[in-house]
Amino acid sequence: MSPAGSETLYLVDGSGYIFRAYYAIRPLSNSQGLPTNALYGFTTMLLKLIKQEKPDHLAVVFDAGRKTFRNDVYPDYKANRLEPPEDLIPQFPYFRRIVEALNIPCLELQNFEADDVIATLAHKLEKKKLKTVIVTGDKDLMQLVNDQVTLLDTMRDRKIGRSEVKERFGVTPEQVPDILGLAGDSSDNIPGVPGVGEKTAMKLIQEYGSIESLNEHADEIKGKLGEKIRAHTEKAVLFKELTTVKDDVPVDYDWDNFKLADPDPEKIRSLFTELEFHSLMAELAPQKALSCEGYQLIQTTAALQEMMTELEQKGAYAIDTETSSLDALQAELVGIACCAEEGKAYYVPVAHAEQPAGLDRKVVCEILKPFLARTDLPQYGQNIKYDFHVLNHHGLPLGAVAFDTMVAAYCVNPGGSRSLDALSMEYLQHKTITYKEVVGAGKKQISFAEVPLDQALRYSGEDADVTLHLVPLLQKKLRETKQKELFETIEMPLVLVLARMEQNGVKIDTDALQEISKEYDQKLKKLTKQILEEAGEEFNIKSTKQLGNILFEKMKLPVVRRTKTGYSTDIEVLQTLAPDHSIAQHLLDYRALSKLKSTYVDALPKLVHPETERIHTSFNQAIAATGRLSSSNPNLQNIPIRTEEGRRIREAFVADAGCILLAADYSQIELRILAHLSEDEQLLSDFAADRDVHATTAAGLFGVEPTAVSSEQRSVGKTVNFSVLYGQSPYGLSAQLRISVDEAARYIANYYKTYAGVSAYKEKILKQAAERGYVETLFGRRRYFPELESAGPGARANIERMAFNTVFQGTAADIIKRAMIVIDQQLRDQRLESRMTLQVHDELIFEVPVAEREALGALVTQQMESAASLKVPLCVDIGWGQSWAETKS
DNA sequence: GAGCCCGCGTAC
DNA sequence: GACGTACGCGGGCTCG
Repeated sequence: MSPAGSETLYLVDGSGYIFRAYYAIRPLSNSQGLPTNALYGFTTMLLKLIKQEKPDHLAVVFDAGRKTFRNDVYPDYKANRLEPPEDLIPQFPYFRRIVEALNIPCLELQNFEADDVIATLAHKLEKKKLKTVIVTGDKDLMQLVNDQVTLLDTMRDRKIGRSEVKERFGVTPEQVPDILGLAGDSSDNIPGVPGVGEKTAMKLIQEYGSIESLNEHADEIKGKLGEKIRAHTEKAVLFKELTTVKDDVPVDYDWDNFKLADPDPEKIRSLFTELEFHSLMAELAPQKALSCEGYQLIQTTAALQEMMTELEQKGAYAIDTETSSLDALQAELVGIACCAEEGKAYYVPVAHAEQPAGLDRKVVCEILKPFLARTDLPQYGQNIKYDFHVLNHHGLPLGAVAFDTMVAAYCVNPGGSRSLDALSMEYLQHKTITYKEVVGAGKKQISFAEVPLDQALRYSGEDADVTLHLVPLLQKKLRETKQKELFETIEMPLVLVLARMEQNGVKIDTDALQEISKEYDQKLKKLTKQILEEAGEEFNIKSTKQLGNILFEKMKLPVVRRTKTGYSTDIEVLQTLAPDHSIAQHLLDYRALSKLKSTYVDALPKLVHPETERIHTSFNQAIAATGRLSSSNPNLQNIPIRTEEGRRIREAFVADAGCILLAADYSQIELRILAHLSEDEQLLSDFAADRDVHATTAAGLFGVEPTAVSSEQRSVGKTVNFSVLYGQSPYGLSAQLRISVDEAARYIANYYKTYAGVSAYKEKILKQAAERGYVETLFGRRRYFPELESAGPGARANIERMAFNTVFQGTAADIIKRAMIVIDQQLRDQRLESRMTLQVHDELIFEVPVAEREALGALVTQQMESAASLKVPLCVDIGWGQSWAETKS
């Protein structure tokens, strides 16, 4: 037995809802640039309906396609309908998914409108004495109203029954099509009878009852009105037919199916995560708390043994270390968490303040060492390179690093976030305990060793647990996004290659840097004095704000350019001012020296590792959106080279005793990739013949013979070549070359004329980017640009530059990564003592024992050149030296 | 005082 | 403002 109220079906006119939602909600979009306002409005409207009306049975009906049987009868039917607004179109595919995620039945029928489906269902239910509430704002449907069927206009919060129809049209619901047929319905492009509006139609139908009967009595009507009616008798009947909804279309229904159920949490999560409907998600699909009840604190060696047995049985485990420092190579191991079964994490304290009496640190390491070194038990981690370093440093090498969730998430989408917290939210809908919550912040912050063991277990166990949960989900996502191969053949193998490079480190001549520092100090003092004298007052030269005031207000120098917040005082501005104002030249000199001093000369010695006496950078594998690596603490990928002073800093990067440095860099790798991908004939043949490409470009630009290109012209050719890879505009190029915008535009046009293949290729890439929402490198790495679709012209050009450039930057990154993996493997296989130490995007640096010099030169060149087989050769230049500077001479 | 943004400048 | 990808310095602002 069902309660009386449950015998009502609410039928929502979905298409009507969509448009009302679109216009009711201001423009919104998610971070990917997908407009979401109509989706948000649609969802909240549905939820509000459910909350307020508490329907027991509910379904949403959509129109299917644009053409229906009515168009066969009357081609102009709804022909006045405009294309939907541009920012509504990309939202269409999601409405159905929302309805499905809410677990509401969704109906549509090809060739029929939603109205017909609604009418048919209402009609069928009527016969079963069941009630229908039609949720719509459309007056057409008023014709369906009867004792069992009412309309609900949620926007105006109005219920419409017989009396309301009478009020509106002065007729019975059944006569509504007669009114609409006569008066017309502009929204459906039905003209009606000319000269007859709603008022007249009401009068006529009240008098004659229907269009048919009106036609029979048409002769009785006088004047113009009578003429018009007589002239349009047939049309009026047709229009009535068009506005009459069909209540006998072939639609099945299953009453029980309409019973309102709870939303599907999985679908809600994945959909609302994508749409970024966070508050709605919290409401509909509350977080799944990962329970820490099954976590176990290891306090005895016996328990430790049991843990290992358990991990072994499960065959793979996630691992997470807790330490005293963010610096992996200096961090002290405090504890280790492992997890091989979801919900069942272990925490092994290693060096806690309240270290369990039964668990001696040394013994723990002895027991764990052979276990962690096993090559048959895959190990998972979040940024596992860090754990690898920490454990290695404590004599605990990891033997089977198999999956890094951070690296996997980076492959899935280099634009997304990759912190464990974020991944946990995204994939598990679980908010993790934050590190801060455990150790505190600011002055109150404690070392992890001070954290009480129960809290350490909860925090660290959770990280291992979350990591384990993530692995299969990320594996699935890698497959779905076709990144599995990239992940398995490039990114995962690279993790430990980078770890070894970091561990190798580079040797620095700190004495030399100290000398330079002293020298710069002197020079800076002198320059400071001069500048302050010229300024006529004391101020902080390093403050752009104060400097701007001095230069442009006190000294009244011409303002060249402004920044968002004030006067620009950058190099270009100062160079512009330098010829006429000595202070500008002094500032240029000051800037150059203080930059070198603060960023390199003084900073580098501070980062020398106390034990190894070398500098160990961090190579970040999951930062750059193009697939490049980045380097930090310190950044060794931006050590100066272009100026003479800068080169002195490279002199301080030296080889260890008995060794020599090898620098191997790809020659023009991005241009060669451009040649390969675009298959531009000119570029292909230039590289095939090993011609100087910048010179040939210059020859094309200036219309001279390649042999007659001057060095200035070649330099312009080089700049233009780079500008093409970066998608530079004539404005940018003109600024860089200090030429007019017109001239720059001519260069660019000239370039694309000469290299027609490049031009065509660029178009192809941008078209693909727009269609697919992403670009791909030669090895399938993706970068998404979903906002390309909806961007305005300015933003669009910006995104297009990123998209185009990503193909080359990313492919070059893929190639050098492949080379690194193979070279690292060979160095180890061949038991060579040479060490790979640095990567600078297109360059690899090795520290080579003198005895291995010949072998290594050949090995590195060979492997780098064969890391990809392109339609043009890959060429590597190598240089040797006692210092990094020397390798370039 | 910590944390963040800005302007700037270094690399490829 | 106008060139893609990074990192990091010093100044200076906000917030507690």
